Amino acid sequence: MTHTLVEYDPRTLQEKWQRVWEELDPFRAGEDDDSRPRAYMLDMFPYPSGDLHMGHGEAFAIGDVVARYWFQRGYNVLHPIGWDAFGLPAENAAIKHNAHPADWTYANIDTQAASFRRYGTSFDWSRRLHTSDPEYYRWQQWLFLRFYDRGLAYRKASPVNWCPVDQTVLANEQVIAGRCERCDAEVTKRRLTQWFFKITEYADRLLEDMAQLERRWPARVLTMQRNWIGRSEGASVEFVVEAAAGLDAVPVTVFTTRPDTLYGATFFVVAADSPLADELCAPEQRGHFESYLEQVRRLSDIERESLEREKKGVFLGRYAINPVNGERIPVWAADYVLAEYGTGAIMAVPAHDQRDLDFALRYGLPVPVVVDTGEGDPAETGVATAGEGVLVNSGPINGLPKADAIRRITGILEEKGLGTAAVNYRLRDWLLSRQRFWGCPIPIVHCAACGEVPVPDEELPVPLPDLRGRDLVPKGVSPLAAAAEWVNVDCPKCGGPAERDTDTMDTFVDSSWYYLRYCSPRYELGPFDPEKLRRWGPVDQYVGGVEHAILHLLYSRFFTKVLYDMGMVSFTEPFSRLLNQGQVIMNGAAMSKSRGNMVDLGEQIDRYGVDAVRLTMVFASPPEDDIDWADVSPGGSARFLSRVVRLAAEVGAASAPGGDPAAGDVELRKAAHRTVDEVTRLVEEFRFNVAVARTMELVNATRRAIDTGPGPGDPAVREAAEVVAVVLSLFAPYTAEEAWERLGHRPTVSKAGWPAVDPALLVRESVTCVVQVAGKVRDRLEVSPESSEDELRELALGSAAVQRALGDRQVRKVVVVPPKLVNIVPG
RNA sequence: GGGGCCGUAGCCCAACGGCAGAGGCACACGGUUUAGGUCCGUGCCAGUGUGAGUUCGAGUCUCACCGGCCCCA
Repeated sequence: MTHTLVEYDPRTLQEKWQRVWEELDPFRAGEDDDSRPRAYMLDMFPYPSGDLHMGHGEAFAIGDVVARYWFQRGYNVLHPIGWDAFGLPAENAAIKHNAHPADWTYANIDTQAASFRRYGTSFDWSRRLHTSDPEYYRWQQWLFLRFYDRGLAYRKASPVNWCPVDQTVLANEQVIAGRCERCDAEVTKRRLTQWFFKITEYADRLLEDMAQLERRWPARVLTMQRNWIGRSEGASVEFVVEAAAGLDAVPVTVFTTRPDTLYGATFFVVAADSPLADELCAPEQRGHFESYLEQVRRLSDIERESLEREKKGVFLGRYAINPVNGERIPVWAADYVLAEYGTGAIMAVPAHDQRDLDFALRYGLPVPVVVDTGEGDPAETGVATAGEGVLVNSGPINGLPKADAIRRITGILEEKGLGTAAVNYRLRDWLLSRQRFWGCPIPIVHCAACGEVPVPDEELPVPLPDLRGRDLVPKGVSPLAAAAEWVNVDCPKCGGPAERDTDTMDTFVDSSWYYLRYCSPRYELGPFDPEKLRRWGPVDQYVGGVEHAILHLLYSRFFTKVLYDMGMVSFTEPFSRLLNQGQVIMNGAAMSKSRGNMVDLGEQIDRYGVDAVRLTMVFASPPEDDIDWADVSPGGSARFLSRVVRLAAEVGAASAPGGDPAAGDVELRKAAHRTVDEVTRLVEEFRFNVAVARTMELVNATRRAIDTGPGPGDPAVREAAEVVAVVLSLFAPYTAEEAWERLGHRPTVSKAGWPAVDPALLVRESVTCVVQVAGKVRDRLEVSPESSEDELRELALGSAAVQRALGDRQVRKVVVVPPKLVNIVPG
């Protein structure tokens, strides 16, 4: 046999075809004169932490299938790559090795870029960008200033998570059970003046525009975003805290979703760490309050909001007046109300809110019922009743059901000027300052005379100073503050002495607009060329992990809307479609060094070859499911690919391109055309695992045709082999290229074009009709696909097997589904 | 506590409400081969987590329960 003549050596193939692809550069996006329809495929760009890992392997294999399919379908495809290159790990590495964060970052980027090239991803390398390049962050600073101009970037004092060991603020996600995720120190709260983006101003549009994404984004991502934004309707109500012992009366507005329960408010709670608590505290309670506050600062928000934890608080020695009935209710400071949520103060209605009830029972506060829901008394059961019911003990709204009561009481509050209908959001403004070095500097100068002064556009970028090693050790303020030469500047406005803002931006800012920059990555007149963006935007297909379901995707949507309002982009949603791939796990658990179950992508590639690894990634399961690497078989994929090359070699040796397939074996032709038809649909539905299975079937059928059918020289065999090569170019580009060459074609198979389907070859001349009696299969008939209902009924009733099964029973009903099925229902 | 997703052979996964099996892994056997971690072929195994319901017909639709995962509390 000839098969021993073909050695499948992935390493040789990879080296051979990488050189050819470098030469041909087949995936460069077309220029302005390109008349093909355009398509924009984007993978979430990687963070350069060492080399690519298994997760990258899966995500980029999936994205590449989509991009390569579009190439084959004749689209002008934009499929760029870049790096999310700022971030803390580089800074830590720089401190450890007494180096510059850029050293570590760009070395890793080079490593990953080389790995991507080996992985055969169909990128347009000419558009590569790194967010840490001054050419990139220059325009980020420019965008920041436009946000600033519009009042969407502002500074305010706010309590933030503070790690006393690392001496820096932490994002909420970096606080695990009250401890720093990196050094395990207990995280405290600190009040700092920080920069924010006013994303809350866009809360409603972020919600409303999700209508555009329905059925195009995974439903769970949309749900998560809705929950995160957390819109709730209710009322703002003004309570007045009475004057006391040398302290003035203070009006305090609270938000409530249940204004109908106002008559049931028996105490008033302010967040312990809010300035309001400090302001309200009566002198005689000061000592208790301060020691309590110290405890509260140790808790994370997640712990504070938890229902399970016992709620604690301290009386502030003041009373608030309930505006609807004039009752005096005590004011407490507590930890279960968050300073940043709403106004940081609530009216507590213990009978109808579980958290308020827990608190009331702990401190012996009254629990009057104002909504009769027919359930037990919360004061006795310990269970708050939040459901539907009729109002009681509530003056003018007595007897009304909940919804009517809410409307009525809101109207009364508005008439009397005590409150108003209001909407509240769980979403908070985006805290973007970081006391870190390796990020985009905030282009603001602080002048004693002029205050905040934006750096003039023509002076951008504000570059990072050259700090390295020990300069970067955390000291409680941004490392930039120690760079005196950099910090001290003349005020752009008055020319007097001034200082640069020393914080850098959250790296989520970097990733909020990179997809726009790809359209014109070298543009020097703005963040992007509006003409190019009009041509390419928005992203047609975005691929990445579900871990970015909220933050990155929400921030990017926010940026797009702001830029839309500025007239800079013409669309309001950046990513028309989203696919979340699953994770690659090992033995049922996420890979981690501590578990010792890491699988290295490079090692897998060394052992099985790029194509076998890529094929395994897409064949293992539907893209959104996790892949347990212990369950799959890259070795099996490699064997399949070697069979493909051998098949192509045999066919290439027996015939040359350009024959007439119509002269070939018709059964194989039908199989090939059916395969293309099905694979087309499957790829468009992201059902890559099934598409690969169909391709395997065709390979098997072609093998049989060679060995026991019309032989390798048959034109249908060639046609099938060519279909296999083109289809496989989506999944296993090296093998496909080699097969294409062995079939006698010039490179590159990636531009061969998607095979056309001949509809005549999809028609079957006979189909199997299943005949059931009472739902059980009793006979099978070979019939024409055009058989009529009557014909099939006659045929079925005439079947000997059917008659046997029927016995002497009468036929009550015959269900016919032409041409596949007849079900005879006996009486 | 609320919401959502998922349970099909030893394993990963297919199956417009219509014959439960496409593909692969593993295993066994036969053939090819000097050899086999090659190739070709054959075989093997579940009645779809459990229990009801709708239907001529349910893996698929409905409800409850069990188990697992995710999000929000």
